[in-house]
Amino acid sequence: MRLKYSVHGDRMKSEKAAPRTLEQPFQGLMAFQLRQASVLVTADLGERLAGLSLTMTNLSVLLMIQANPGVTQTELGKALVIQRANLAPITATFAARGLIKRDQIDGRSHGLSLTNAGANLAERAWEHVTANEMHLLHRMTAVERAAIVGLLQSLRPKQPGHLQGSPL
Amino acid sequence: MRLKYSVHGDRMKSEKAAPRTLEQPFQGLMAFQLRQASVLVTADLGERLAGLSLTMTNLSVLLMIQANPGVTQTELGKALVIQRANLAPITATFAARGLIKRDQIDGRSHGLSLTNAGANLAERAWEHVTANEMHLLHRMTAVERAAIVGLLQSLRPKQPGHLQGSPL
DNA sequence: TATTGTTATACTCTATAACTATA
DNA sequence: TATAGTTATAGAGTATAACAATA
Repeated sequence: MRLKYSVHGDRMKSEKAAPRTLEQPFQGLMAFQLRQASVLVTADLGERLAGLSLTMTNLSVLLMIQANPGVTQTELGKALVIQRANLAPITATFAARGLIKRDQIDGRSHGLSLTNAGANLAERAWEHVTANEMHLLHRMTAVERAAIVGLLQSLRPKQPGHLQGSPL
Repeated sequence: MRLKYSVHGDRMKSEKAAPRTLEQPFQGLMAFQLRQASVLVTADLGERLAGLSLTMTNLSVLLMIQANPGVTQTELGKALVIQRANLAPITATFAARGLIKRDQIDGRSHGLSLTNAGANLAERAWEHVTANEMHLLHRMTAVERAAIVGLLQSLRPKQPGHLQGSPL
């Protein structure tokens, strides 16, 4: 059994009990809570997706192609705030895995769309996404969830191009 | 100078004038909103802190030392979910910058605390943190903010050691 | 034998620059 | 001259393994 507190003077060398409970000065900050919650959700979903050989960034690209067939990489990069240079290896891997096909638009750009295999994978991944939502958010009511989503959305700036990193 | 729209009317092939608005199939998901909001807050705060030569991970370490003088690196690592191995270069840099001092506890561990320079830097950094809160969250009322913080806190699992990454 | 701090290393994600081939 | 895609590379951040000194 572990003590929650320790008397400073007589710490027993033989017992490793009572590890100090540290102050966390940024506990009340929105930025901190946001990041903690994001890390938590991300870790859970990331584990689920690893079984499909997908990262969350990869999945966001896959789902965007599914929802916007014929999209180009440049368009994808702008929407997901991923550099063109970093998108290239992602789509190359998808193509190598037979998940997407590229249809020539003109001499330099292609329209991307899912193959059947890609659509199947997206469907299985989507089940993980919804499972993740259920698993992590079951403590909230639907109304609370909607309120938070709405409020978080209001944080986003109107002018694009300000975000860093990928959205999912 | 570049026009936002084409006055010359008809282009033959791909119109750059009307960039396609892409569907974003995960807009309504909590995981997505959380990550987007976190990235947004993180980017804003990161820019503010760069002027102090601090990353957010660095700052979380600095603030934890300030709030818990005499803390060891192992304790810090557990509280902030940072590997001991990754904490070493952070504290080494802090010591080299004269921000912290290390007092020998026993032959192998030191208690960390801020120097005056460290406390001054922490104070300036804290102003950036609160400025970041104000700047990004001014669209919410205090009541809404508190509600969100409380709800986000309820997401956190009771057993520790489950988180990945650093909290701020 | 376990713990503290450290070094070395690898892997992921992201940013920048530069190249190619088109337009 | 500008754009689409690509390649190469550098920088963070984080993970594991191993080591020396100490408990």
